[in-house]
Amino acid sequence: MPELPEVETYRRFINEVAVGQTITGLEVRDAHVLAVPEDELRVAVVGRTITGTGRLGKNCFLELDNGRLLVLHFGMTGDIGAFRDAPDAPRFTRVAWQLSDSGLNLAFIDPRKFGRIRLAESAEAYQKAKKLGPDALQITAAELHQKLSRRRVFVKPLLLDQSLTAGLGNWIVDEVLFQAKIHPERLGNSLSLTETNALHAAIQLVLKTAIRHEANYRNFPASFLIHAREWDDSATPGTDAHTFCPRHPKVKIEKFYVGGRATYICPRCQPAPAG
DNA sequence: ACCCATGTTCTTTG
DNA sequence: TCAAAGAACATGGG
Repeated sequence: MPELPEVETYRRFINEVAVGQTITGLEVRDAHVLAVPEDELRVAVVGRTITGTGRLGKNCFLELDNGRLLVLHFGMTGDIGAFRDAPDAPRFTRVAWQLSDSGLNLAFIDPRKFGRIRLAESAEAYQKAKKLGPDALQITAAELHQKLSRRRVFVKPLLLDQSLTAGLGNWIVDEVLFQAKIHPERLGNSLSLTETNALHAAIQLVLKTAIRHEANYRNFPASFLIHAREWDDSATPGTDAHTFCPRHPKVKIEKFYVGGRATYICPRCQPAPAG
């Protein structure tokens, strides 16, 4: 789940549940998700008050009252939750922070354990250290065109590259390319200014729509390609209506791999590059 | 039992 | 230096 819209949704949840409260305890159930030694993390956060939240791409920041940041990255299967008593902790809770006022614990949930918890001195320092580009909601059309036009690489892996712009993941890139009517194997430097502008508009549309629906895919507009992905079973059972293009009811969505990632397109909307 | 998976990072190969 | 492909990570779910 955790691409930019999910992480933004998690951030808002943390903002509701935890901001203004002091961290009174740290419970590490599985140190695998820690990118800093447990002792160091404990010293850094216990007794600190959470003063705010932030986000850059797929990274969520908890701002502490000493100016430092607790940074959460959710990997492929990470989630955030809250619980009152230990027996009620969500399944796959790996780390939990005890909050002072509400009696709640904030849970870092991650079945597959690709997520990571880190500390940073500032968002800027973290962005530099991790070589992250501008957030996908912040990048301008001109910036996007300039970055894409210098690369002779398929546009899909370029958009997935967090150093170009941060926050886009596999399904969002497919959705963006579908909305912009661009084939994922077009080369970055082959895109016209018009196409790059369409790409930029599609990024804004897809991200804002997803955030508005709190990343609940089933509620996305019928015009979205996401309903064609196999794991979306929102189509009527017993039919395969969801395997057709939203714009072309008779054209089947195609699945293939680009850069090793499952990729879905409408062959009518997104013509393959010549040659 | 086998295959697939929303992310990141490293290695290998050209 | 660049680009592409593959693997590794750890695990659940279909």
